[in-house]
Amino acid sequence: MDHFDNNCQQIAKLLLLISSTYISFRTKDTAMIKHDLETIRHSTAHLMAQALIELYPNEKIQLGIGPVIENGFYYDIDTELQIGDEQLPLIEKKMKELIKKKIPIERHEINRQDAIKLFKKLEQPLKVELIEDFPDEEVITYYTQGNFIDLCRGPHVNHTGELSPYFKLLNTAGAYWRGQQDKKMLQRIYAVCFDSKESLKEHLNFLEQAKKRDHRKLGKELHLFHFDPVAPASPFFLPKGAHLYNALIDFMREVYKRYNYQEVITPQVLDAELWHTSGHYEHYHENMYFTKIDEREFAFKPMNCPCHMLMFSNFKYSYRDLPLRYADFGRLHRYERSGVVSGLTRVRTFCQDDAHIFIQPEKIQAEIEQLIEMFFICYKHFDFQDIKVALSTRPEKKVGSDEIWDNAEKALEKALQSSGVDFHINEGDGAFYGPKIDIQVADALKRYHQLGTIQLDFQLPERFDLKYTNQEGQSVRPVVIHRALLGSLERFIGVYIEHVGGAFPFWLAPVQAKIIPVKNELHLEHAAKITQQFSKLGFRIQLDERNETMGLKTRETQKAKIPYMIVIGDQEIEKQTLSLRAYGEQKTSDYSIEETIEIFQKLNQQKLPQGLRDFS
RNA sequence: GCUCACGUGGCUCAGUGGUAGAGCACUUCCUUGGUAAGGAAGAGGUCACGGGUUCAAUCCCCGUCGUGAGCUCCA
Repeated sequence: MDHFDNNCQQIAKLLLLISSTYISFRTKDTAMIKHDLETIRHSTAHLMAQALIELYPNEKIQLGIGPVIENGFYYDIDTELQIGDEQLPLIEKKMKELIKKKIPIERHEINRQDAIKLFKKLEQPLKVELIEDFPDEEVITYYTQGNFIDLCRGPHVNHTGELSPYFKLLNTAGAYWRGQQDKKMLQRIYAVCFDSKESLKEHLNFLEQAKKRDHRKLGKELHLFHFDPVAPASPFFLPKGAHLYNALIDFMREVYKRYNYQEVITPQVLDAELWHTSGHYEHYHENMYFTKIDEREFAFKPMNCPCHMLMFSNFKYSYRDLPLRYADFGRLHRYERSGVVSGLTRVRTFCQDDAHIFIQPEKIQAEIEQLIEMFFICYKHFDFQDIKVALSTRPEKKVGSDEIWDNAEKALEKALQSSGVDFHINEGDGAFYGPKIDIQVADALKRYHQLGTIQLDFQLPERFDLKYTNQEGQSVRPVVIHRALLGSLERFIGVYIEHVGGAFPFWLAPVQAKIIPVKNELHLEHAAKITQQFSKLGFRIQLDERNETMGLKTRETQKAKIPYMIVIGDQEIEKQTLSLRAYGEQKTSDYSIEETIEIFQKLNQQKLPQGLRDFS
């Protein structure tokens, strides 16, 4: 211990020397300008730990790790004390007090053995565990601020007065120690931290906006879907939600026509034997629903692939038939563990815009190029402008020869390059059965969501012994490409609701326009005629014939985010016009009925992206 | 699955150890209205479910189910 004390003093002296020669530049508002945000966040994590210990001196608080994350930091701690949302303001207050005290933060170096002794003495077993994993000769650094000591690599600010008061403790949650399921669950406190009042405000505002757009909230408000405990994590689509669902399928069908896909329909419940053949029984058993009937074990399909493999193996195909593209909107069931399900984004029953492409190995690149084109056209159509592409290559555990993988990875990479898209490579992140391309899109709040995926598969063709006859008359194995563009319709609907904030474009909106007569007894008859005229043209139009005020009807139409509101009164009847007000706008415009039809028809044409309308 | 929180009329949410309240929605009546809430009356709840403690539980305790924030998982 004396060796350690000695060491400590020397470092303290040295630090004093350094800090006294350090000229700090301060502006009036920002005390922390000389440090980068990451350092500030990191030091603020320590500050939070110090605040906790000072706030609850009689509690045993064992510190885990407190790293910097996007927008802030967290700290994992182990304590009997239950830290809930009520405690967060108290901790914040304590932290701000400590900032005002300008407590010096000092760096110390120490050898591993002494570090273990020190943190044992401090009764910080989690820290001891961390140090014990360091190599023997490693020089350990720790920091002191007042009576608080924390193991840390640094760097940190010089004293707590340099820290930003623009932080907020957000919430608490459980987290496994060292991220391992078999280890103890610690309490984690999440916080955001910025270097200016404006940035913090902006971020909190962002969180509020995100909350407003939450698809679960909008889904209820706009009568799109609901959930019921009788079917956990399984959405019930109400008429308006079902419209979106079907409209997306219609959309994909139009896309498929232009890219030579053929739609198939396959069974829902299939003999367990099939899932043994496919390998799902061994590897995916935990996530499958089973049922027994006539002493035979069946499973609900969690994926369509095995069905398509059967379909392929039922015929003898020539290379001339390839690529063969089977699309399937079959309903899938996956038993997701209770803690992982959420809204529409992770559910237990869903539908993918799924397709499997059976292809000659040498044709992979061309097919991928076409897929990339199709994906980009479609994502942009839904106004996802920011698209991230990742190529995931072979993992350690894999099937198939290195030669196959080399060719496949090269084909994917070449296809991405020739398509001119930016992409990054996730080394070793591919599925064991083949490399894949994952596509993420940013929504209106710049949050990224994974939608589509393109996966090569060398495994299933093997397991199902798929063959086609090549030009030389030999029987050879095709490669299978799994691909989904929207991903699951449920998830896509969830993401898209948040992207557009529930205000769908005209072509997709469940109700495209609402007709409001000014005075029912004078105008209802005419309004009903107009409604019928538009309905007969296929527009989704609703007549509001309730005896309510215009104010109320206007308010409800706006709240329902219906693209157009059409008011009909004396003036309109006399001039044979319609008063149109677009969603989100204050002003109204008068159009003749014919002009309105033209406007609506034009808007409906946006159903298909330009790139596909002109497709030859 | 794990940790924590939550579950009160269709929706959003108050509330209390002595079996419940508001606003919106709903029904009826009045109002005949020109672009974000006209007025009145009425109906509607085993306070998620099952146990326990108590003279008495919607409230306290335990369990189950569901939901949320995370963690872990994601062929």
